[in-house]
Parts: sequence; C-alpha cells; structure tokens
Amino acid sequence: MANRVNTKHEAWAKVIKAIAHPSRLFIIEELDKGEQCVNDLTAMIGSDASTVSKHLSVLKNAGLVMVEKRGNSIFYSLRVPCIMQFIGCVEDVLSSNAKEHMEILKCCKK
Amino acid sequence: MANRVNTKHEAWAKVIKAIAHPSRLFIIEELDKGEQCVNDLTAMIGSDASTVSKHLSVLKNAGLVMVEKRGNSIFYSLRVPCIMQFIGCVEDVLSSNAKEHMEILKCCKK
DNA sequence: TATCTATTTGGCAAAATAGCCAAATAGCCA
DNA sequence: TGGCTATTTGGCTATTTTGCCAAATAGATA
Repeated sequence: MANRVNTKHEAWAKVIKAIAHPSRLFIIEELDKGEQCVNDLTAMIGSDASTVSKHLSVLKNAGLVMVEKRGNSIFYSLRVPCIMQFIGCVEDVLSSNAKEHMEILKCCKK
Repeated sequence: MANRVNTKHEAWAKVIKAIAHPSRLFIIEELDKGEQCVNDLTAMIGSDASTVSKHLSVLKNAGLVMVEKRGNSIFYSLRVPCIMQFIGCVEDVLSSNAKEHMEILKCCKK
C-alpha cells in the first residue's frame, strides 16, 4: 500500500514534461545546432511571439536552456548537451513501433 | 512565417508525454529491473488499480511496454532498453540545476 | 525625447490530462 | 456453476496545459 512514487520521480517528470511538446522539441532541435533568438524561432515556428516566449520560459524553468541578452535580442542556447541523445532513444521507440505495425500487416495479408 | 514544427516533432512529443508523469516514471524504473504485474505495481504506487491500469495503457499506446498474460495476471515489461539512459540525461539536467542554485547561494553569502 | 523592435506578462477560453468510483470482463479455482 | 482475483473501461470532475490577444517592459536608435 506504500506510495513509492516520490520527489525524485516528480523532479524527473517536471523536466520531461518541459520537453514533451512539439514546438519545444523543435526549439531543442534547433538550439542543438546553435543559439537562436526568440524572433527567429518565432518565424520558424509560425505561432504568436508570446506563445514562443512562453515555450522558452518553460524550457528555462526546467533548466534546459540558457539565456543571454546581446544587442537588441535575447539568445537562447541548450544548457545540457545530452537531450538530443535522448531523442535518439525516442526514435528507437518509434521505429520499433513502425516495425511492429509492418509485422502485423504482413501477417494479415496471408 | 513557415511552420517548421512537423509530424516528426508531434510523434516525438507523443512518446515523451507518455513518459512525463511521476507514476509512469516509477513504473518504467521498476520495469527496468524486470517485468511486473498490474497488481504488484498498484500496491507499490498506492493509487487506485484503475488509475495504474490507465497509466500502463498510456505506456503501451506509446509503444514503451509489452504485455504478456500468464496465469491469473498480466505482466508488463519494457520494450525498449534505452529509456533509463535517457533518465540519466534528465539527472544531468537536475544536478546542473542544483549546482547553479548552490552558486547563487554562495554568491549571496558574501 | 519619441519611436520602433524584441520580448515578456496577464487574462481568458478551449483542450488535454489525471484520478476516483462503479461497473464490466476475463480467467482461475473450489 | 458460482465466487474469486486481476484488470480494464466508462463516466465524471478537478486540474493543468495551450495559445491567442492585448498590454506592459526593455533597449536601441533616430
């Protein structure tokens, strides 16, 4: 009956939740190539600037990105390099899913 | 103005969202040690059996776990081994956050 | 100083998520 | 068969998350 779900799992979930959004994943992918300012990210994403700003603040609160003011803009960059590797693992899951669907199709054709 | 957030990012987000919950992270951690049945997981987590069952179905829909009926129980196991490595990355983020907080504290003491 | 650009914040409504209870299902065992 | 045990499903409410708009803020520049 004990509840073994604890602070550790909550801390993990907080960080992972911050990653778990299409636009934020795009941002992470983009920042992995190098820093970007809000304005350019907004243009690439195509939603309202305030929306992109909020996505960035979610990433910042989770400790995933760093901020640097320079000139007229604010530049964001990845704080921890391993995130894209993690996404590699997610790709493994997806290709594994795809493979399984193929198997099921093959099976039905017979 | 183009929207470069695409299907790929949505697929990634779907998988990552499935991971992003304290109880589900606990389940993943537990399954990483070996398969478990719903009943035992329910006892460890301490919420309603229906809740745990729903968490498991979220993980299953994302392709993260496998299911096997045996005897009176249904056993779940991890389908892709790399997930716990990913959590290693999350730990990096958290310890990096902690380190930064320490720095800020040190700075204020002076 | 006035204005313009870049970014963030507040507020709100719509959508998604979580977790409980009750009820349905499935298979085992007496 | 009838009663158990294990698991899932449906339904409902509370909470959280999204994303837009309008407005505020911060700096740079004319």
